[in-house]
Amino acid sequence: MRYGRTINVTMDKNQSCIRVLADEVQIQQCKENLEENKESFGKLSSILNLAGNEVRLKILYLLEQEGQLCPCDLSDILGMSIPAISQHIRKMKDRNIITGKRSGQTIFYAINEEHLELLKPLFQEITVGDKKEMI
Amino acid sequence: MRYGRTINVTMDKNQSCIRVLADEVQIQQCKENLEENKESFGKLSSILNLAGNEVRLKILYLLEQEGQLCPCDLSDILGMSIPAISQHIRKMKDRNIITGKRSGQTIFYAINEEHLELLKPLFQEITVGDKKEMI
DNA sequence: ACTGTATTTAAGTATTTGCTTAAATAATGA
DNA sequence: TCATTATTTAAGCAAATACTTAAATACAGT
Repeated sequence: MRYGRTINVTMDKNQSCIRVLADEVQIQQCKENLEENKESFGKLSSILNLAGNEVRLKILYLLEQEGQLCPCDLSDILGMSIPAISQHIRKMKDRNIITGKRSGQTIFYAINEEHLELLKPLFQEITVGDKKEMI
Repeated sequence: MRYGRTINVTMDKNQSCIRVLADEVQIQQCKENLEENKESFGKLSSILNLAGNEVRLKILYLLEQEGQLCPCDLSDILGMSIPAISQHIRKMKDRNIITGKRSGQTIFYAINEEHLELLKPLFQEITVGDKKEMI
């Protein structure tokens, strides 16, 4: 099914509104803008989707604060089962947000440099609260 | 079921690792840090969760760029059904990310000021790509 | 009051998510 | 080699998500 204003309205029953006030040029420009940045939207939304889960947000925050942590530590800190943590880690590893370094039996995970720039401002939203209490 | 290192290991079969190397102090501090910022994590993750959907990210991006848009416009631009758009809008309205102003039959939605600060840096991730093409 | 337009809401559904438990891998040390 | 520890993977399942279609609501103009 198609959506959006069409020249040939009779061709398909257009579900969209037919507001006269609609700015066709504006709408066309928006479409083009989205199309141009198609890839960016995919990438960004997938990262935000990962960070948009409270457990994963906490994991990312902790990794940023502590530098690196193992699934075992995270399980302790978050009070969750190791498999649950491991599956969250896998998602972030798969989308290249974090990387693990093995040290014996333990695997230490850390945030990939390239994503810190995007994530740091988000963490500040959290840490800002700390400062308020410290004053 | 409980997780995490315990003093009385015999009391419950502790699923957590029992690594000697674990830094108990570090872990305790992390726990406290999370507890202190409990509310922030909830709020932030719920916003990121909304932005972590490609359709909603695009809606937010468009609202920021254009100032305000109606469901009808968004339906056109994104090529999606009006109810689909409306339901995304509802979620964001419910969590106070956007607000609607009625003008006749049309309702124009815009991002709430208080959230722009958090969202703008994210949008830059997208717009940065534009500049590259303009040079 | 009636018609048409813009939007929302409701109900139904296929897919995804995030946990659980149990089993599989991988590395260490006796 | 065998037992222990750390982590991952697999299978199962309840809940959440994101769409669909159809119906309801709200407003405007005649």
